Amino acid sequence: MNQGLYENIDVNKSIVDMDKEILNYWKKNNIQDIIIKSRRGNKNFTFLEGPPTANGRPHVGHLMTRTVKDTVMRYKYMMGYDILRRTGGWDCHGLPVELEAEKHFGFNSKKDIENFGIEKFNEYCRDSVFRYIDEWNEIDNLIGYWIDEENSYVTLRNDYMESEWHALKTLFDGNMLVKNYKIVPYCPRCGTSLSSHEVAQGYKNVDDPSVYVKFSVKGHKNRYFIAWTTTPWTLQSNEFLVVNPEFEYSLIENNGNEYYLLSSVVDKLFDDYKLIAKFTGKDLEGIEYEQLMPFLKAPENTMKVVAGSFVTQDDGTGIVHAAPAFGADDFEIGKALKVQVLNPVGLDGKFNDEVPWKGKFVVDANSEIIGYLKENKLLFKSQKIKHTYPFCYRCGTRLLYYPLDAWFIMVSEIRKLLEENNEKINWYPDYLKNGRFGNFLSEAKDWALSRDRYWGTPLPIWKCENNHYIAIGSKDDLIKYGGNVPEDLHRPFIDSVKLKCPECKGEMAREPYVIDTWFDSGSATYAAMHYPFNKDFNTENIPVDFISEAIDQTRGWFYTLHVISSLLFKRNAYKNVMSISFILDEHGQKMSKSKGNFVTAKDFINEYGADAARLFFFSGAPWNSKSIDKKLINDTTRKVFNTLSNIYSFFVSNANLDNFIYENLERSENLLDKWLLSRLNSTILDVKNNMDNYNIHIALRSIMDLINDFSNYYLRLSRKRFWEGDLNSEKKRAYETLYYALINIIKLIAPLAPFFSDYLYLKLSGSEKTVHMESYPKADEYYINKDLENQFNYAISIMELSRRSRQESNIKGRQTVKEILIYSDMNLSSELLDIISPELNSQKIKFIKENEKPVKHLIKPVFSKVAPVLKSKTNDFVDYLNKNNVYDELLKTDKIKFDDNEFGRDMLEITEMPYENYTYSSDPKSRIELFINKDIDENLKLTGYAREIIRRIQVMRKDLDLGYSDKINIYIDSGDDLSDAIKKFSSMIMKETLTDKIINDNAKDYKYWDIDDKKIGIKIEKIN
RNA sequence: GGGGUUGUAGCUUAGCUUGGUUGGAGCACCCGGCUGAUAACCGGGAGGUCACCGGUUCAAAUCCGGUCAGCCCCA
Repeated sequence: MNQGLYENIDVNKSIVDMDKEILNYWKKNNIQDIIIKSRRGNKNFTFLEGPPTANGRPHVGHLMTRTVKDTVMRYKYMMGYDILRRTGGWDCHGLPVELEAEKHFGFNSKKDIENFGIEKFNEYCRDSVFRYIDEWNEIDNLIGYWIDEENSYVTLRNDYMESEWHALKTLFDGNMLVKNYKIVPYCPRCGTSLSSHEVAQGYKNVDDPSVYVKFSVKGHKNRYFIAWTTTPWTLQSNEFLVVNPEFEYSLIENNGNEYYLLSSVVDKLFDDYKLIAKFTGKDLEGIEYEQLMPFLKAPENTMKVVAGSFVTQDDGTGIVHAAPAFGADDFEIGKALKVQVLNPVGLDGKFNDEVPWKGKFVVDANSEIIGYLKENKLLFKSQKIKHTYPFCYRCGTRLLYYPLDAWFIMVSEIRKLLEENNEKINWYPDYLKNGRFGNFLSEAKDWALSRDRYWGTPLPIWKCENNHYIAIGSKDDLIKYGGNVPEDLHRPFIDSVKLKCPECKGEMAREPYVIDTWFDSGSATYAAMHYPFNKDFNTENIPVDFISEAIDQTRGWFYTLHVISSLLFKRNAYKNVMSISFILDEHGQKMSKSKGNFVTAKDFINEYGADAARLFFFSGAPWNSKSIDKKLINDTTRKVFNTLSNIYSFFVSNANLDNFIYENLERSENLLDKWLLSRLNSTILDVKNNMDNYNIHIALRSIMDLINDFSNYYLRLSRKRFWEGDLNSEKKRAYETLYYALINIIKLIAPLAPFFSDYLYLKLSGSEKTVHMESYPKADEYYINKDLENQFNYAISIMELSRRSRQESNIKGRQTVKEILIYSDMNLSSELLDIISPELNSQKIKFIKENEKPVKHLIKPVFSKVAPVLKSKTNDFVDYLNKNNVYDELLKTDKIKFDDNEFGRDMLEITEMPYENYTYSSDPKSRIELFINKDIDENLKLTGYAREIIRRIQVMRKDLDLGYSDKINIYIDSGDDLSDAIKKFSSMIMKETLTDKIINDNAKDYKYWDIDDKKIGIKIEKIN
């Protein structure tokens, strides 16, 4: 507890400086360690860091995800949890890393790498992975990200890979990891397949041939199917034509030939034709045709029409040429019909000698192939088309969809389990669950795991000459099967490990692949803990409680974690997941290095400060993208930090004068105190609820609302309580309430603004620890009084109406008025009225009934309703209403009688006209009407002047930098009106301004002021 | 091409689940006021086809269908 006075703060201190001061304090005092130790053994909250690759620099987006994670963890700490697995993690393998290395060495092909040596190549990769790790760590440090960097998991470590091996062996043994011959996107230059997200990076717009080809129907001379393709080089491998069974096709006749094609495109291809018949796609199924080109021997059961729902109406003729060697859909058809694949193209992307265009790169053979078709009258039409096509995103080579041997994880077989497990996950935002993520699960594809590359976790599968396969699940397994354990499990060392086949005793060599790096990161749930070799960890700790990353991880890391956990443990990997959107530049543009609008994390923090950055990230839902908005950042900062600083500063300067030191919160009977405590506790309830549900941005908003009420209403209305009299119990209660509310707000906002909150906390509490050691505030329902909060809202409305009225009539707030009349459904307690009456500044405040309003009521008939009844007497009625006071009658009986008729309110239009000497304003929401009597008599006028004079003197005191308790003498030079005011209210003036004597003298250096166009000279003098 | 999401004032946004008086804030702008915690604050003004079209309904920013645009994911 504080021994002496509270320490003042410099309210103008920059938030960046404050950050630094606190950061040093934390470091110096090992605050992080102390907190972690203090929570050890408590109930658990498990976290998992998504591993970035540290070979790029951290940017604002990384800053944001880390902020979210840190805020959640700080909150959980304050809720008393022991947070498990709060370590960092680094993703180390993969093609992007190899790319950097190739670029560095100037390599162009796998051959270059192999000539150079895999060992040296991988060594470079290993080093380059951590190129920017210092900057990452620095950023984490700067934003106060309390993560355990020392124990970070690293996917390139033997332990980590060994766990993956164990998992892969489990899958292999369960027939879930299988070798398959499949169509994969393949770069003929790099000699490897690419993952789908790699492919997505390389789409380009290109001009390609667009050819319509005639397939001759068997047994019908001059009858053809017209098929369309943009890849003529695949035509010699055609084995099927595919139609959509749902669509309508036509058979037409033109120039003596007959053609089948989609009905809806007939008019596009033919000007003049005769319709012969119409069919559904289903009708066409099974029709056989002649092989288009005779170079490759047609396998059995091919050259016929089959059905496929993937055929669309958008391009072509609704008849798709299928070459199982070069298309995923095509391949599936071939596989379903168990036919042999026709593939005359080598791994280098060039034709072999089975076809006339041997040795040519496939795309370069297009024109030759089109020429052949023309010659043989198989071409219907040929043109060019612009479309997008994938290229290798690193070397620019056109990708081929190519059939290759690859190892697949049979994800499609557990789709149902994936969906069931997804049901158990809380998604933030929730629409991802059944949207982007759920949709992806429902059509989960088999995972092409193997990569024909160098820098990655080696696929732990060995094969002997007799095609027996085994999977290795640990280092021990290597020995068990007659091998040795290399010091480094990476290639090339692992490649030289030969095993002995348990079946035929032959020598086994490793399948030469590494695995997709996404399997690495997706294994973090267990591999980071070296499961199952580490006996201290078991799968009971899966799922983890919380993960959060950027939105692009929805089908990346979130997906691979989910798939792997479902495969291995049959359960979900995480319970709560928050997807975070992107930070855009100030113009709402996506940041990118090439555009030059890329903002690094470091620059951002240095400019705004960590806490300001943090609040900015929560200025809207984290899952909506937001633009960097300098004004918004500064505004939020000011609103929160400046206001709290000022509240603190107010407290300190007064408490120190009164020698007040907080001990505990005694029960206060003061209405303002009760209100603030009610507001505080309601807010705590609300904030906690939102924090528990990961609605951090909503929690922030309600804290900001509270801060606003605290400063603008509680403090403003309470000020007099702190300034008057000795430290009596009433004043003590005020201090206690102020202190209590302030320190609780600081705790509430601590997870969101850890630096600033600790800065104030340390000064306010005198503690030598940190706010982050504290328990998060718990609402005390005893203090919550919704009725009182409503009353205050009502009172606030009255204050606002009064201000509005004064403004409209040009009556200053400092001018006391004679009377304020308030008409409303609610009643203000006299206690509350006392509290706001200084703001209203009126001699008399009265709540009135409807018939007491200072208004004339003008009553007119609603002509559309009254005229049909009264007809020619309508105007007499108008006269009657004008000349008689019928309003009282209406109030009493709710109707007006006239000439044997009765008219209710619905037939009358009532307008209220305030009397000339009253202002009028109303608030439709609270349904309050407020009237101010504008008559200002001489006495009131003089009071007003007196107050104006007091205000000028106060300003002068401040300009002279006088202390709160310094006494002064005043010299005045003024005209009659103001002199009268000074005479009449001298005691008030003297009391308010701590004046001993008012001297009417000819002093020099007067400062002259204008009050209501009247001049007054004032000089003040400090008494020593 | 498919899926998802967003679209509210010049800017940042709340409200949409569960339809209901006149769509609520903040910033910036203009006018006025207050100020011994205040580089702060308060009041007022101006600023909205709630992206567009259609439907359901007594009533639509809100529900339904479609269109457009941005963004994301996938092909």
